[in-house]
Amino acid sequence: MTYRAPIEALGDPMRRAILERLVAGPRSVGDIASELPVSRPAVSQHLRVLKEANLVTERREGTRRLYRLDPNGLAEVRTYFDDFWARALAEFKQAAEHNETKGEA
Amino acid sequence: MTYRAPIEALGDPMRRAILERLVAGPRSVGDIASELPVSRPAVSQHLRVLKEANLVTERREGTRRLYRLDPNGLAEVRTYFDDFWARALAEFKQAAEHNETKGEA
DNA sequence: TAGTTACGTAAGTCGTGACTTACCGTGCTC
DNA sequence: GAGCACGGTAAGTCACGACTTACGTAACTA
Repeated sequence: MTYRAPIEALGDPMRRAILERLVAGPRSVGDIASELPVSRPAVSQHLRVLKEANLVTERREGTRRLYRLDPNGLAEVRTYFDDFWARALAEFKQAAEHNETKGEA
Repeated sequence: MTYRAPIEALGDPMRRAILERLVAGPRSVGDIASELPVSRPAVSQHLRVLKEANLVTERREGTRRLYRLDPNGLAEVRTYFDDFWARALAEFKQAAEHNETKGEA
């Protein structure tokens, strides 16, 4: 299973809609598809992408497959963004102080 | 300027590369483009998208335009993701407790 | 075993978006 | 004012990805 960056998987609105429906607990493919304006195969393909990004895991149960959120992908996004946020914040503060010194606000 | 969801703007690798180069402070378009494997107009177009997502702001300085990170878009992504993370975490805990009760691990 | 349910996958279509080059406007500089 | 840097925009190309339908497969059920 080829890796895929979680943050890129999150770029698609339909995939975010799918993830939203998994946040309350595991769901089957057809169950999810019934709430979305796309076909079941489309949902299935999205779930594969989400799986490649470690954003969901799959568990077979009889003839159904239950998908649920995977903390790994979520943590990866959180780490990336927290780091980015921290660095950006540092720059903002520095810029603000610099402007104060120059009396620009 | 039509709005655009920040998290969708973050989906593109080149745009993330651009943001990475803005994290240390304001930069001009040509300056950014010189470090990236794409043309200057391409960078310009990406910056427009980022601006529509409130991820960057623009300040004119002579003939140049200095772009810098915009806290608004960043905060929006952070809010969205923090909320999502919190809900997911709650579900994980609940599932873990449920499994303990059932002795499944 | 035959039928049904639930999914995944293959194959093909179609729109979109990430590029390119060419061009135009704007603001310094000599 | 002429020339030059800087960058936004237009127009066109091209690949990719988000869909669809059709089909194949695995697992319950009667």
